[in-house]
Amino acid sequence: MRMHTIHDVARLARVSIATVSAVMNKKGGVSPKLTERVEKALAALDYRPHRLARSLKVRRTQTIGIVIPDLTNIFFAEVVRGVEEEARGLGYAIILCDSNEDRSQELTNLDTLHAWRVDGVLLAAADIQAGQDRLIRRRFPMVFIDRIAPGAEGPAVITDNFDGAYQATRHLISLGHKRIATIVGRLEFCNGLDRLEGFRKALQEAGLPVHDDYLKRGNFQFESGYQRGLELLDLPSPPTAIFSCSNKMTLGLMSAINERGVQCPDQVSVLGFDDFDWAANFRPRLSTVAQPTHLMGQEAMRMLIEEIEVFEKKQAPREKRIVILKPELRLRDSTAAPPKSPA
Amino acid sequence: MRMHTIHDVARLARVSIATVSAVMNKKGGVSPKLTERVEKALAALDYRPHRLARSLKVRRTQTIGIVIPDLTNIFFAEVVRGVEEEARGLGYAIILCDSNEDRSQELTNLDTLHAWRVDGVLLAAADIQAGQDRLIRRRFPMVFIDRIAPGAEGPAVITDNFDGAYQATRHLISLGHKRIATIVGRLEFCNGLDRLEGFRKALQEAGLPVHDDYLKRGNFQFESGYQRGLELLDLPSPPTAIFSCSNKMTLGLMSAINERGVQCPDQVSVLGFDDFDWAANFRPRLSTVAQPTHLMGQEAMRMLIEEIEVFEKKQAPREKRIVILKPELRLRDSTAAPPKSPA
DNA sequence: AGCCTATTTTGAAACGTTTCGTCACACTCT
DNA sequence: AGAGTGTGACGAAACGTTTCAAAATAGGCT
Repeated sequence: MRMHTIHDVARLARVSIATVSAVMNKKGGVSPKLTERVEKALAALDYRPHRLARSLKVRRTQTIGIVIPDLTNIFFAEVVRGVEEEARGLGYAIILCDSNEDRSQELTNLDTLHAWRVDGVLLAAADIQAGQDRLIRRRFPMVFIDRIAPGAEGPAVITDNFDGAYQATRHLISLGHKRIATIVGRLEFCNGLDRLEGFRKALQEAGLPVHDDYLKRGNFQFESGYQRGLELLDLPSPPTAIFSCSNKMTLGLMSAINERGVQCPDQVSVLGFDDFDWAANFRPRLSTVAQPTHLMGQEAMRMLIEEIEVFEKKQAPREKRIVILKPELRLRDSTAAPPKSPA
Repeated sequence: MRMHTIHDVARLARVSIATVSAVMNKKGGVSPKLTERVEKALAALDYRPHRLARSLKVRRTQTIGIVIPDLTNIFFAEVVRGVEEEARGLGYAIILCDSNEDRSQELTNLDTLHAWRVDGVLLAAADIQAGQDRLIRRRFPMVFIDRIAPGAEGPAVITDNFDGAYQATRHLISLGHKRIATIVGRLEFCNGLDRLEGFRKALQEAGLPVHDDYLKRGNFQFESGYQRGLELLDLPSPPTAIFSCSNKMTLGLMSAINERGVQCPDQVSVLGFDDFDWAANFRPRLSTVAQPTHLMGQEAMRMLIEEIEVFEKKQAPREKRIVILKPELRLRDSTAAPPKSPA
């Protein structure tokens, strides 16, 4: 059961392989007579060109790689959806890798992608330094998604994390909360840091202190939300509102709240970064800062295509290489005015 | 900035490319002296072999494709995780495609995968017939995941859907429910059909009638869970328990329940197929039938490897080509005894 | 020393495409 | 009739590997 090659087609159509190639790629300059013969042969053999061979020759795979830290995080899944959709339209295939929030797996993935000579890669970094180094040294077209190192200048598409956190916190303040806590994410990334800064800014503007006990450091994962949440609730003077910086931490926090039997939003308001299906359909329906995930994927893909073209033509890189998307505050039932008497 | 090839390495080490190839692939039969020279050169150039070229020659890509109907469904995301993990261990890369529950996209994806000459594919079908035809005709190593056509014999790994539904329904019955409804999924798949059959069996054994009004047909998606849920709740004599056949439909159902202001589990119990993070952390904490997603991915990958080997050696296919995984009932707060007085 | 064998090393031919330069052919024009 | 000019078809050389058969070297024996 050998697979058919272009030679088989050529033989059947009684032409040269060059001719077959020409009609397949619609190069023109082939007489109608031969064109028809070739097309018949193509169909008769149900011939599919061998992309490996083609790519080897043309030095282009029409494939991009994307590596994300956690496929089971709906945020990234939605981003990937956006990427896929855009890629399909542009005729690109995508290879998806999950780095599992692990530096060495991320590196391995990047190497694999490189070995396959993908045309470019989209990276939501698990370890900011690693990817940066690896790709920049190899001069690979790439764009960062969601997470970049603070102050990094590389091509990237991210959310306006500062603004999202700022809006969220202001809303909490406007509800009358004075004791507002936050569980922040990994601060080595801009999304962790900017969210903290937005939170701080809002508090300062309102003349509210940023109490050390109310500033808990997590790592974006469920467990840290749960633990830090417990700590917060067990404080002698617990906060009346908590701003959680990622969907998984929010979930952990809710779990802690349930466990301690405190009522949300009656005793404590919760506002989380990242929106998701489930957030809107359980009690309490969660208030969130929604990131435009789908759009982020699309924008990133478009940007990567540009990067690839710049790279191939060896042009100078463009100017504006970072796009910042606006998040949206979605208010539901987990935020309310603070309880009258101190809890 | 050209990339280095094996020729560059050979030149630098003053050996032939055959020798370089031999040391890279640890073929043996290369003197220590040359081995060292080659290794130095390899390192000096930071050389990475070109997998396209290699694969073209050896007729093996060490890559498998996986196409799933919906990446944003946590169920599939978890399965993919399992696949990835197993694949990594076995030295396989994976290309992930999302068919978006769409027949033509599924076909396109399958074609792309074929064009890349992946060694095999894992398919969670959006359209059972399409994938079946395409792959079987092309004689491609493949294993189905989660969804197969009823009565299909191809290699596959699935959950024991009948048993899961049976256990779930029996539990509802044991709580004292008499008016039990179900929202089923797409019946052209075994997982849709078997769940219905399990439900039926449990009811029949208990001598309970299967009322037509209580048997709603959905399509696994959110919207159908929501609509059918509304219909159920608006019945003159609504059910006191509902068995929902997929996570997204369960979510839709909960949304309908919230909208109608009925209390769960006080007025209506809910038990859903598929478990997920969120299910355990909102109120009411959902009772579910959990599928072993991770394991499913791992098993599928292992099975595919076997299929690939069988295929390459042109052996006769093995006997037992379908593995059935046991689901697990996870009882939480959304199931309780029926209300005393008819709602 | 000469011959035979065992071990390293290498040249060259694939793998299945694309593409470039050349060739053959049919026209048109002087 | 012969030269010039397109146009359509093709042969062959890549792309970067692996691999096989053949060449080169080293070693052991009479």
